[in-house]
Amino acid sequence: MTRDAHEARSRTGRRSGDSGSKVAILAAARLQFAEYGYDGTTIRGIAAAAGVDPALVHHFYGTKERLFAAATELPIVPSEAINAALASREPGRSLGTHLAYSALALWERADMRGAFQAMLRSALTSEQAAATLRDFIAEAILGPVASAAAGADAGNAAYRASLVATQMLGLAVGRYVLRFGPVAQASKEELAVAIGPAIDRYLTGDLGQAGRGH
Amino acid sequence: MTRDAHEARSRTGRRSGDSGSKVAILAAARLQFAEYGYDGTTIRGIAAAAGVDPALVHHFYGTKERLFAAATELPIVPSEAINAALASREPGRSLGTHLAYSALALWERADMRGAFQAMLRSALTSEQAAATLRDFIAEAILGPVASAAAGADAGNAAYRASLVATQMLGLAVGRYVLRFGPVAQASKEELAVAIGPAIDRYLTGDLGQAGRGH
DNA sequence: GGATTAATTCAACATACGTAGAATTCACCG
DNA sequence: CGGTGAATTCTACGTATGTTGAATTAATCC
Repeated sequence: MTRDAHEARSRTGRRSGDSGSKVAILAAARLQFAEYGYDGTTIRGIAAAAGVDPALVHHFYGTKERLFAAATELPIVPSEAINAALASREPGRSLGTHLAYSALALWERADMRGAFQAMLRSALTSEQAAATLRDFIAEAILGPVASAAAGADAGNAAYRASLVATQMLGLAVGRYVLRFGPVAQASKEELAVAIGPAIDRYLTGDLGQAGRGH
Repeated sequence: MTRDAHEARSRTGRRSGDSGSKVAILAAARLQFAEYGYDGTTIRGIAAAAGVDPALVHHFYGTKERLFAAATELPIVPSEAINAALASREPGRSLGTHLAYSALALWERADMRGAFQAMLRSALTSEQAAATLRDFIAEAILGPVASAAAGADAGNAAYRASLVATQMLGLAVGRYVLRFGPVAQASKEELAVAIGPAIDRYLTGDLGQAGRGH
């Protein structure tokens, strides 16, 4: 009927070729969850960033929670990565320093950074995300700790691990979330040698005479 | 007109006596900001907890941002508290240990805990709150660091301070926000002696040969 | 090439939120 | 004891959110 313009350009319907929308949505979700946390991220915002209708997000990923789960799914198995890292330690470098460096390197891998930051930022508002982070930390840190402190102070392994976790966590929050100056700008190597010894002490050192020995 | 029940109980209007609503609202706000962060907290939720109409919250505190500012206003001046803490150090106790203990004690003061946790949890979703936290940390930590490392390594004061901040921050997040086991249950004294030496090292120790001297 | 399936958008619903304005009741000052 | 101001609630507006269902178009299979 030549209504309006003579080329009606149907807006709806499937597009020609491979649009890559599903991947684009997941990428946008990673970015936004990392930047704004779970609550601060909106499906509409993700859809807009991916150049797509909000309903399509639903079509692919169902609910927002499932999208979050997909976005924070790590491309590696933490314990394997840690073990691989431990195996590659150069002689002359302490365990703590190596651990700190490996963690920093891991966090900055392009395919990890988004998922990791999303998890970190969301853990602080969503109890569900917090539980996931707790498990992740337990898996990632308790292993090395147990192997390092085995025999020496096995009864305190969990305590030692949690101390290591505070330092690593503080580093991550300070560097990536709060981004305060020097720590955000320093190189991985610089931070590793600065923090490593503290971690070594948590792993195997003397934790004070407060009488926590079993 | 004896419509319905014979006692119409005007719901609106001022109540008799001192209701304490204003204080109740602020207390509820502190609790909820601490528990859910800025975005996760709703004015309606605060009003419900305070047993009050949402509009009353507005009447007293204006906008949500102003309520947040009121709720996170610390009852002390950080730098003064730190200075007071520094002055009370017993001989035989390291600066780092004393600092860690003082911070823990400060965080657990009833009148601080709410405001502090609200700030901490909100800083991770709201950039505005993050900026406030950065300033707070700078004020609270840079002072002691500067005085401790004065002369010895003055050029690196900011770097050293930020390292201290990562450890303190990680401790706070692990203990109060994520609440993972051992660190959440340990006593202040226990944590102080465990973490103190690490902080001492950040303050005045050797940070590695990565060549950051000016 | 017709039927089926997947991709895509539109329009809409049901909630929830922050906020504003008007109305009502009490306290207090003269 | 009359009037001014503060406290309190009700109703409502505008907007944003997660989610759903129907409609439309392209790809794919037989």
